[in-house]
Amino acid sequence: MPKIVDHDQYRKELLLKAFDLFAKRGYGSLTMRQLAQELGVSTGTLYHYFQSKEDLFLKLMEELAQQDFREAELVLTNSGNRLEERIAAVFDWIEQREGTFVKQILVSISFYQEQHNSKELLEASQIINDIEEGYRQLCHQYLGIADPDLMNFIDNLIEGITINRLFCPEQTSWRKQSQLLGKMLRAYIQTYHREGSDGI
Amino acid sequence: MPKIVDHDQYRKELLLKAFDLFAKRGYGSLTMRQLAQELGVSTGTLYHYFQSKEDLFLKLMEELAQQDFREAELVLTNSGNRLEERIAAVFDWIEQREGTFVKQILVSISFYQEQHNSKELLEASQIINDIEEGYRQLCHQYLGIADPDLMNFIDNLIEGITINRLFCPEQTSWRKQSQLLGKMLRAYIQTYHREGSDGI
Amino acid sequence: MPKIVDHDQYRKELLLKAFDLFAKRGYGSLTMRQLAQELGVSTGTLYHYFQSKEDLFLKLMEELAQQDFREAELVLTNSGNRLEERIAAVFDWIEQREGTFVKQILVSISFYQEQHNSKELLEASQIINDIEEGYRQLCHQYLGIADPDLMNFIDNLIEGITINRLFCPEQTSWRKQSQLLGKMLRAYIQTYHREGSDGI
Amino acid sequence: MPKIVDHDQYRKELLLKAFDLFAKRGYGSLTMRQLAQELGVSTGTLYHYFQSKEDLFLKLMEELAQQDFREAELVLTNSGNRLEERIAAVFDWIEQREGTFVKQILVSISFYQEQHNSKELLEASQIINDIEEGYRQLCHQYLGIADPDLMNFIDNLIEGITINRLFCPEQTSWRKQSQLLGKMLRAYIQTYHREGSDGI
DNA sequence: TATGAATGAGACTTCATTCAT
DNA sequence: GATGAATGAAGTCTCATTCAT
Repeated sequence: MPKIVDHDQYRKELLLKAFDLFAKRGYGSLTMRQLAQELGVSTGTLYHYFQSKEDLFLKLMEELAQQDFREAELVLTNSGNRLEERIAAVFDWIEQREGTFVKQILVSISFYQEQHNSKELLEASQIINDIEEGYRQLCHQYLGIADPDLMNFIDNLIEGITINRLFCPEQTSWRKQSQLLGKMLRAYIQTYHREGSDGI
Repeated sequence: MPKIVDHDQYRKELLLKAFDLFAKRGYGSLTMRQLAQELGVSTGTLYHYFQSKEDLFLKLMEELAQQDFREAELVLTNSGNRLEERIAAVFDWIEQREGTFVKQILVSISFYQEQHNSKELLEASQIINDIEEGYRQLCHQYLGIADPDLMNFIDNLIEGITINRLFCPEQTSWRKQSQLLGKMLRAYIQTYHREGSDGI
Repeated sequence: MPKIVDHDQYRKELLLKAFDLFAKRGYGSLTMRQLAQELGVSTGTLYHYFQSKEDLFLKLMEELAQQDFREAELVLTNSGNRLEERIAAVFDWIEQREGTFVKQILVSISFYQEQHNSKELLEASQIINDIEEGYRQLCHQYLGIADPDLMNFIDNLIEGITINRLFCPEQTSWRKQSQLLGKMLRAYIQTYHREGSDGI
Repeated sequence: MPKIVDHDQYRKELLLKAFDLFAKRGYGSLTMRQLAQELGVSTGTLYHYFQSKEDLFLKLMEELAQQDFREAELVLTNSGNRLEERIAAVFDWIEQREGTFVKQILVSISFYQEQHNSKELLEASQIINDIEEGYRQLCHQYLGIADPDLMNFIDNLIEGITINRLFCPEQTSWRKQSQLLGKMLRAYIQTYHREGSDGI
């Protein structure tokens, strides 16, 4: 193998270890020195693999987005049964990844707010969109919901649950909200899309 | 006698002007020097009215929460009619205040991520809870929904819409989501709470 | 009485109250605001009576020096008996005023070190000399010692005891050192100034 | 590999150069920027080697105390003869180091007065005690004086001479005071400790 | 006179980044 | 490649002093 493979591999390893640290302290509060120390390398090494703190962060977000895509595909292979069950499956999966999901959003926002440079802001926005898109894709394909407003409705609900669980974790439960969504969807479909099965 | 100033009044004025700046730059990126400059005072004056940057920020959040409460009460006086109409009213109101609402959340998160000290974190969490609680109270009383899970469902949806409108404003519309929620709620109630009218 | 008397009287009162505060915190650490607050006046008032912090401090030192002179004269009226007794009397008196004496020296040094301006430094030096001179006068006249080197010897000892009691109060005792000095002086006089009585 | 630097060695060099500056301006008046500038490094470098201004200062005092100890031992190797000669030797040595000695005391006092925090005060006190102890040890062993009060007497005298030479250098002379002390000690010993030679 | 709000220079300290080794 | 010492701009906060009331 050429050397470049090891280089990229090592870079990914550094990024993955860096995620928890960013999530714990936020973009602005985590210093490059701390990062280097906790990663067991020198700051010089960090700057050998990444152009800047910002570059490192953006590459981290990209990596996470790709991971999300890959995982989403795996989940999609489990074909679903009834709508409620599929919803429960999606919610379960998100609940399991709740920590990561929340961290991604938090750290994205903290980064987003740190930027003044419009070019960077755009790039950051793009990355966050990619992440969202990953989940959207997952839900869309897996839940088999075609109506974009309905899809958006579910996205919003998931995003809101995630945020609220961050601030008041005892008030919101994935399971209950999932059950409620299931019942509401069924009622909604039966009322407004009587034509059959789950197609919407 | 000293220069005549209503200390508390002036403090509130400073806070309100500071809100937009915090929202635009985030907690960590807005420096006290910038803040002073944009507010047209000296840094010394800022520190005359607030013990620290953190104190200033926390007092700002408190002030906003109080404003929210006051406004919420005003809105509640408009008695509602059908459930969909009441939902639409609430969503309309939030949509109008969307800018403020989003900013509050963003800036809270950016502050939240800046803190390591657990005592401060607790205080910050408390403030954010207060804000959320204000909205919750509003929805609860105005929509007349008693079921806590259902109430929570709506909260989550609103929160999620808010966040998503921040990142991809063209994908989500308050009006459409509001209509969808109305229809789903009606279908849900008719299916599971047949006993009558809108009571849930 | 003309108004100026009250003015000066009030100034002296402020100064005397200020002494303890300066002694406790040092010249550099005591802020004008703290000083004003503890004195129960506004900073504006402080600046009405004194041109600057430095001026206030220098006026305080002058006032203390004058007090020292006055007290020294009072003590001198008690005529002494044997040399050891007169030494003990002087040491006793200084011991009683130890707190004040130490504070004067400390605060003078802390002020002295704060100054870069040579004019101020000179003035400060002058003031401290005045204080020292007060004690010197006292010892000279009261102990009846004419030999300048011997007088200087005693001055040095007193100054040294004062400083050492500041840093390690348990190692040095005024009484023991006074007794030792008495015995040494007697032995010294008997050996080198045999001519008679206590005259030296 | 990084720039090759003997961390501890370089730290000592910085400290030693810093001493004169602290002595000249006092603890409070010497700013880290000035210090850095005069030392020919950046403020960042200062903070690379020391945790804070206070840490830098305390480490400086420790370093000086250690130097004192080392030098004291060297002086002790010169065996003494008659008491007056040994006293003269000690005073000569101190006179030569007068500048340093005075600066140490001055700068310690200026630091001492800057502190309100009792923990720091304790630490500072400890360091100053160490310095004093160094000199005490020196005198004790070299002069061969066992009586603690007498030893303390000499300590006080030396400290007093040092301080007085700071404020009125023309009034006090190390030589004269040393001679006087020698004569007084001899007279005292002959009068009260007749048993023989110099043993006290 | 007396007040205390206002000022702004400057203090200590941090941190992304560079570069000699 | 890797290191970590070095940089210096910029952050938060303080404080002697002024001045409108």
